[in-house]
Amino acid sequence: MSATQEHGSLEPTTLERTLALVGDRWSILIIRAALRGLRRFDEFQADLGIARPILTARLKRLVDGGVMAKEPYQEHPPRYEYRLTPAGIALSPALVALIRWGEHHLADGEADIVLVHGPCGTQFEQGFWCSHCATTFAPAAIRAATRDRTGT
Amino acid sequence: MSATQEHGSLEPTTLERTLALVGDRWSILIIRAALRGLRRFDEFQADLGIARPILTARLKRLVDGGVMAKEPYQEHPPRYEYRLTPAGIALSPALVALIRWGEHHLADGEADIVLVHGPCGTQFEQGFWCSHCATTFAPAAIRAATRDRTGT
DNA sequence: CGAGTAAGTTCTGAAAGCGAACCCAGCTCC
DNA sequence: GGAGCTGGGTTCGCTTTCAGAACTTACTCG
Repeated sequence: MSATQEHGSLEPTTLERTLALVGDRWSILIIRAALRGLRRFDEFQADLGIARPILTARLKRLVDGGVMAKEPYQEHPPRYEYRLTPAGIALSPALVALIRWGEHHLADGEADIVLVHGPCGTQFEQGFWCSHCATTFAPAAIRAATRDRTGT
Repeated sequence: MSATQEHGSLEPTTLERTLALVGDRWSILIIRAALRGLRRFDEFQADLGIARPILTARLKRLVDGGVMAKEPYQEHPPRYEYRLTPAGIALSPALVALIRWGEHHLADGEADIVLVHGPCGTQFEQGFWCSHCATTFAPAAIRAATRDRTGT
């Protein structure tokens, strides 16, 4: 978070800020673990094999960024748990996209976990939906429209 | 890429490998820049403000990972350009998901770039589509089914 | 009262990131 | 035909981050 928006370029980007929050090797994994139901410090630590100081730092950053919330789950020995906020849960499409990409382009056909539609158990598609055209479409049909300037 | 899958846990995960490839602050930005049309070393460097050695390393990793391809675009002074492979382009849903998340949860309503459906110019939805149920659904309906073991 | 558990912090050393400067090949201009 | 520019890097030294192990604190349990 030092000097990434000072290079005379067009973007103080939202994406950059997003990546500053979750764009490291652990944050995404922590979020996935949280989606899988993990809540407590030691659970994350044991499951991910992350170094404790790093976990502390990541959880704090995620909490500060509004992705997770730290809540006491008991008081007598004060203990806290970390849960995803709605904003954190809203990251799942990104998670899913990354997982699915890995399944397709990195896995050897033996993906560890496959994502399925809960109700029916079928593997699903991830797509873009245009409510105006009432159609789904592929990434190729996406255009980046700049709001305040013309970007390429 | 040292010892991340040795922690007795359930996953030598595809996601981890995906993140090892693109899970840093720059790779995703490089890919976005490439999607925006940038091709050459100096273009990436100037646009992103990334340190040159890091850019060299990232491009190499992306090329090794099959996300980008290095191709000569002229010979007399040998010059190369970096282009996304189909696998790289296939990362766009993930990019899009991250960008959109940032727009919703970080931006102050003044997102730098908004993504729209090319043909009609409308901002679109990103969703999950179950071809079995012929329906779209929210992240909450996603379940992770393990192929070879019971997860959680 | 000693062991155990949960959630961290502190300490140390290794690795990665960074900016600035340098390098080299070929071209271009004077 | 040499001086300097351009593209694509590499080298250097410094700073930040990561990683692992040990220590701490506060409470519970036997």
